[in-house]
Amino acid sequence: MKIISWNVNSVRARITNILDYIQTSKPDILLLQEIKTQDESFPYEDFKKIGFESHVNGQKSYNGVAIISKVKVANVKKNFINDELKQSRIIKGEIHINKKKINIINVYVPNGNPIETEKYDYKKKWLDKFILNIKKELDKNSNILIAGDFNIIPEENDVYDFKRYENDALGKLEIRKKFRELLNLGFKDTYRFINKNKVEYTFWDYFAGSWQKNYGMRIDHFILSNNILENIKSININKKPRSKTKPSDHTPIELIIN
DNA sequence: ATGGCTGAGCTACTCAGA
Repeated sequence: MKIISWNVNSVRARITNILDYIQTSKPDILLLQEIKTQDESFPYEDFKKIGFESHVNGQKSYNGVAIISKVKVANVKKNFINDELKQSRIIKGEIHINKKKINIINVYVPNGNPIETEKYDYKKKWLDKFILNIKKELDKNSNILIAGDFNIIPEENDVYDFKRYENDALGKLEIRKKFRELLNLGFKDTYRFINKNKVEYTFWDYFAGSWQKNYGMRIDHFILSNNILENIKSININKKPRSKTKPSDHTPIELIIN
């Protein structure tokens, strides 16, 4: 089974790129973030035509997440945490891989910049609630796959110039510690688990030629609970979509799990 | 080294992103 996570930066502005990408990359499940549209204007039909059902937690203009799937997704929930700002940042569902029931949690973690504002506090509180609820979730089902845009640079080699991000909401130690706290519940950052020292990114700014200069960062992640690690076949950051015309600023990360 | 891109909503310009 191929599961892909991609922050598309607007599903409607990107629909052609997304459909082209599905044709070549052939996911079974596509987890989207920043769809930037409410449920009623989501392009359900475009995905239905090519055999995918869509589960959407949308929001006007900002945020929004969706699960696009060829396989049946059960028990879809949009209220995994109580979001104080009522932003649409999580969608959860259940799938089966072999005989394991796996909870899939698709997240778009708040950015948190600038750090001296309430936006940073919102990110910290959001992560605290998320970690607490994941802890509770583990008591019910220990097969958990969390994927999405975490807006967290896990380690210094996950960004082109760490010095520029050590006081940023994506790179601050306080935030990276929360990421470690999540992993310490019994998860692995799958990309780093498979690739011990490889330097690759999932995001490049639109401006200042960041893509051309490879000024990027690795902030999109697959976080898998320890007892499904044995099911991993491969994980790959696919840079192609970032090189296309009208690209998202993020590129997809692709997991094959059996 | 910040916001020089980009998108949404709306129709001039702000907000948000990371």
